[in-house]
Amino acid sequence: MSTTDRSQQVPTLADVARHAGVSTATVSRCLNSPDVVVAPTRERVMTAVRELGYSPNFNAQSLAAKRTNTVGAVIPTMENSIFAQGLQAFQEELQRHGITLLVSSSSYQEDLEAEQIRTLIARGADALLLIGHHRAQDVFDFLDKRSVPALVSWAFTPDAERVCIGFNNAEAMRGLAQLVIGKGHRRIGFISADMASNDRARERLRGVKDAMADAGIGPENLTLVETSYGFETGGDAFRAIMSAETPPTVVMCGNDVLAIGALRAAKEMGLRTPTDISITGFDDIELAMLAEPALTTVHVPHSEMGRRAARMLMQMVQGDEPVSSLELPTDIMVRQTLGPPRQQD
Amino acid sequence: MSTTDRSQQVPTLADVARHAGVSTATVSRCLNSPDVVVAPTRERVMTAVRELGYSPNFNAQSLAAKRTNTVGAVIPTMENSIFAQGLQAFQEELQRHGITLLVSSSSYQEDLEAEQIRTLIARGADALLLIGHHRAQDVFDFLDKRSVPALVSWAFTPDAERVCIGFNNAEAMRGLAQLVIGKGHRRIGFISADMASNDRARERLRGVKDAMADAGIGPENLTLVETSYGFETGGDAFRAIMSAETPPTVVMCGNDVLAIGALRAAKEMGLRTPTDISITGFDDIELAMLAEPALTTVHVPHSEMGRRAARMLMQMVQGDEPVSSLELPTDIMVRQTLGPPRQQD
DNA sequence: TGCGGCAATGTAAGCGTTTACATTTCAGCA
DNA sequence: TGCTGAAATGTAAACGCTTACATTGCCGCA
Repeated sequence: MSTTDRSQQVPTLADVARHAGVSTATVSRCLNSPDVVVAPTRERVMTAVRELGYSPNFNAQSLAAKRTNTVGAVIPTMENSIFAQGLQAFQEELQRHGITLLVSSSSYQEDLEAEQIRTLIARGADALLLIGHHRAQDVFDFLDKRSVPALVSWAFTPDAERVCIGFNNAEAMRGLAQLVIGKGHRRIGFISADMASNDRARERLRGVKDAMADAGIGPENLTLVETSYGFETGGDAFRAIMSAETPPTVVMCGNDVLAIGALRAAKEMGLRTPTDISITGFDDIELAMLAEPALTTVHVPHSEMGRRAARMLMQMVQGDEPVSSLELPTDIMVRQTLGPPRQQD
Repeated sequence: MSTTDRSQQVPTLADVARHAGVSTATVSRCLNSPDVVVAPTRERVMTAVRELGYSPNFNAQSLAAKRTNTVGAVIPTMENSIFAQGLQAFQEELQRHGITLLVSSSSYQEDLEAEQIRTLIARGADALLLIGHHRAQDVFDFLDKRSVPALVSWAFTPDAERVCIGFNNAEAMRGLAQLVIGKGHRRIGFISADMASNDRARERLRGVKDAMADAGIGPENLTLVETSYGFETGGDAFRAIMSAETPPTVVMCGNDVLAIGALRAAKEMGLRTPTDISITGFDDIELAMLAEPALTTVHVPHSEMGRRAARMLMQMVQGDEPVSSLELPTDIMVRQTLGPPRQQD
């Protein structure tokens, strides 16, 4: 370490400038647009940077440049591998471009989400990644007023007002339901996650209903249970559905966690899957493949979605050209929990 | 949706001051130490704040006040529910105190981690949450030089230089190994995660070795395979271990993911667990209980750890009194994958 | 030789806060 | 009534950067 009492101080741009015998502007330029500075100067500056162990102060940078190189994400929960995986890819892609990610989780609570969005904006997030469409209008108004680009993810809806990225939850589930119906099932149980503030859950249910309608199966053949997220709750819901006088021959679930819970409950009830009862999921979490029997479900490209979302958001911040929504394909993973109904009705 | 219009300016402190007919200093005081401003003035100011929808610019605040109300965390990966769950609790606790969390993940790469630590510091993190002890010395030096408090988590080592929170990985695994040995096992296989830059993995292995030594079992009875994190790799490692001429009667794994992989491989090989082979894990991820048979493993209090870590870190930032390391207890979850060895040697 | 023009660098004005320090006000007291 | 000093508020200097604009120096061409 060099001289004087400032040895404990964090070096600033001015220190580097002094050290290299140039102005602060030149140092700044070396760091931000190196090509505009002639080579010898640049080298002198970079040496000084190295010698002092300088690294720029982000807050000052953001304040001066009026952009923060920060994007925020509000996700329902980190505990859930569904979001974690996508978020990981999202973060990696951002990082590759020198952008940091601010994360908060709303625990699936709408008002908490609104609050966190505001916090993120106050912190200067250049843009926001949001999960799903459902959100109070004034939150969107706020974003517009501040002209902060926001990308709705994990959901693609063809006619959405907001630019979004994801898959068509309704269509994906509809595809699976068609397969289910194709196997001969006519009485269908459906375990859904809470739908109140969750448009993805609503859409998935709609997919099933659509498929049933297409096949001419009346809505009275659908047994619906709505429950909160979890293995336990999925199991409970399954038991509730199966306790009916004429239980369905298949139980479709709004997500894999519920489905695994159902699968487990089935086993405990002595029902063989898929001989006695068919069960399906949605998301294709790692566990789906590992379950026994392996779960038939809808595969969602989480990492791909995270990566793409990052790129779209960066484009939106750039603001050069309008960014349009992107639909990602889903696949039906045919595994072992879906079979024909036990006996013919 | 990328309108960069200036008509929608974000209100600043000065705007509020003008609106309320006071100086910026008074507004600032109203917001930060209300008691020093006389009531009528304060009310006038607060009204103005509300009317304009003012919220302070975080970057300016940090720059001026030299503190950011931000802490950073660098975790190996978000995809892994082990960290996700702890991180969730960590974030919730911080949020409760008005502190935001900056997350990045290093993908288990040491140099990437170092880089991210630097970035977080540049962003002005008041403190850092780190996972595990292993880290290049110059990273710690850097932190010290900047006098940024850092808390090592997910690992408690009695004589550690750094303040840390977590459990004693070696002791926990040793306890499990004692149980294993108590069942009569003498030939032990161990599947470890990469140990090069992972002190937790190294400690866990040490726990097994210690227990063996205590029981007078020579190290030649330990078959060790080191592999990267994943179900697949766990399965492969298991196959490798079991292909030996005299395979072990139990395979202990450094974490649950490896263990589940092993369990699956065992099934594929036609080995019954625990009749033909015993398998154990570490972490007690949700999947451990769901596996079939349910995995015997070490339970770690993730959420508790996250919450406590947040509190400790805030104390460290405060700097009033020295903070001392905290050891959290672990439990052995006795489930169904551990039994006595198949037959006597 | 002189001059236009361009490339390289410097100067200094912000960015939106916080906070020492200065100023004003006013109650209390001799 | 005039002082004193504490309480309330104002003034303005940081904080560490970016960037518009000014300056300098140099090359090439007529």
